[in-house]
Amino acid sequence: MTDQTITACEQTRARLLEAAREVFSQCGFQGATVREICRRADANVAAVNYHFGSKDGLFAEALNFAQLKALQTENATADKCPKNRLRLFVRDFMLMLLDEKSASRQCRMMARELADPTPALDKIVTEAIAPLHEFLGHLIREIVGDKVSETECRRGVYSLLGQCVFYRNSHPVLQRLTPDLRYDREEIEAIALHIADFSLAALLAQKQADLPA
Amino acid sequence: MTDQTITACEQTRARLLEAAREVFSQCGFQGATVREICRRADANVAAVNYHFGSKDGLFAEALNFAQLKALQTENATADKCPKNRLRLFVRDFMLMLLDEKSASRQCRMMARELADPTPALDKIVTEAIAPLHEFLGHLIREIVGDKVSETECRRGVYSLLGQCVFYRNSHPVLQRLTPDLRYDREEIEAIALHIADFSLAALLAQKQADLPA
DNA sequence: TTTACTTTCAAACAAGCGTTTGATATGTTG
DNA sequence: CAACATATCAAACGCTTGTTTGAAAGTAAA
Repeated sequence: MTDQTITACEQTRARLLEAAREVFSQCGFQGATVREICRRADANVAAVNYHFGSKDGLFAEALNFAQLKALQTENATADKCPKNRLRLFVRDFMLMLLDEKSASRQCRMMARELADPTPALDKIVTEAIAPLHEFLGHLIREIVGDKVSETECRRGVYSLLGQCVFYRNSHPVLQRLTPDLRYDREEIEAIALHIADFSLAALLAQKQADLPA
Repeated sequence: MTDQTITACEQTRARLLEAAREVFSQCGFQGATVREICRRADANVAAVNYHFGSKDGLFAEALNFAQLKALQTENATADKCPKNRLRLFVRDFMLMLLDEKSASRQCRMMARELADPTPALDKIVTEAIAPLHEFLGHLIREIVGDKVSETECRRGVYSLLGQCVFYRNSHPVLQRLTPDLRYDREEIEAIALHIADFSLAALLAQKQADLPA
C-alpha cells in the first residue's frame, strides 16, 4: 500500500463522505439512497459497504460536530457582555443553518433528523445537542440572573432554539408562503438579529418579573 | 346497496382513515406503509387503493383542518384583549400538538410533513397554514400596533410558531435530554404559558422600540 | 515475474414498497 | 331464482431499497 494507494482509497472515502453530506442534508436519512450518493461520488454502489460497512456507518462518519463546537468555544472567549454573545451566537448559528454557501452541511443533516429518530440520533444528542443546550443554558443564565428557575431557564433555551430551527425545518412551507424568499447573507443576518432581540427582550422581562416558576 | 352495505363499506373507510392518521402522524408520509395502516384497520392491503385510489389519496383524505380552523374562529369571538387571546391560542394550539389524548392527530400529521415535502403539502399550506399565519399576523398586529413594520410582524409570527412546533418536532431529542419528560395536561399548559408570556414580552418590547425595520 | 493483498465493479440477492389482479363472498335488483 | 354490482381477499407484479458476491483491475513486496 503505497502513498498513491492510500490517497486513491482515501479520495474515494472523502468523495463518498462529501456526497453523503450533500444528499443526507437534502433528503434526510430515509430519503437518501446509497445509489444516489455513489452516483454523485462517482463510485460503485458497493463502495459504501466496502468503506463504511453500511448506510448507517456512512451516516455516522459523515456527521461532524467540529464546526458547531468551534462556534461555542469562539463565542465563549469573545468576552463581551452576555447579550452581545447571544446576538453573536444566533448570527453564527443561523449562518450555519441557512447559508447555502456554508461549508457545514452537517448542521443541516442534524436539523433534518431531529424529528425522525435515526440509528445515529443518540450519538447526535450526546455529542452535539446536549452540549449545545448546556452552553445556551449557561449563556441565558448569565442574562437572566439567579432568580429565574432552572425550568424557566431551560424553556428559554427551547424558545431560542425553536425560533432558530424553525426557519430551516419549515423552509418548504415558508418558500410556498412567500415564493420570493431567498436566504442571502443579508436576509440571514436580519433574521438572526430579530431572533436575538426578540429573545433578549423576553429574557429581560423574565428577569424583571422575577417569579419562581 | 342497502344501509348495511353502506355502513359496512363506510366502516372500512372510517377505520382506514383513523389508522392512517395514527400511522402518518407517528411515522410521517414516507415512513408509513400501506400494509401497516391496513393491519391496524383490520383491512386487506388492497383496501387502500380500492377506497382511496392510492396512498397519496388516503393521505389527502386523512387530512382534516376542521379543528385547526375551529380553534381560530373560537379564538376570534372570545372578545378579550389580544394578549389574552394570544395566551388562549397558544394553550389550545399546544394541546392540539402535544396532548396524546387529543383527537386531532391531523395537526401532528401536518407538523410532521412541514419539513418533508409531500404530494399534499401544497394543499396543507393553502388550506391550513396560510390562513393560520394570516390569523396570527392579525392578532400580533393588534398587540404591537401600527408602527411595527410588516416584515417584523411576520417574523413575530415565525418566532411564536417556531417555539410551538419545536416541542413537537424535537420531541425525540427532548425525550433523550430529559428522559422523565411527560406531556401531561399540566406540563402542556405550563409550556404554553411560558411561550405566550415569552412572546408577549418580546412583542411589547418591539412595540415600544418602535423602530422601522 | 510471481505472489499476495487491496480496491473497484457489474451483477445479482433478499426484502420491502405501492399497486394490480382475478377469484370469491356478499348483498341488491329484476 | 337468476343476474348483477359491490366489497374483500390472497396472491402476485414491478420496482426500489440496502447489501452481497465473485471476478477483474491495480498495487506492493519477494
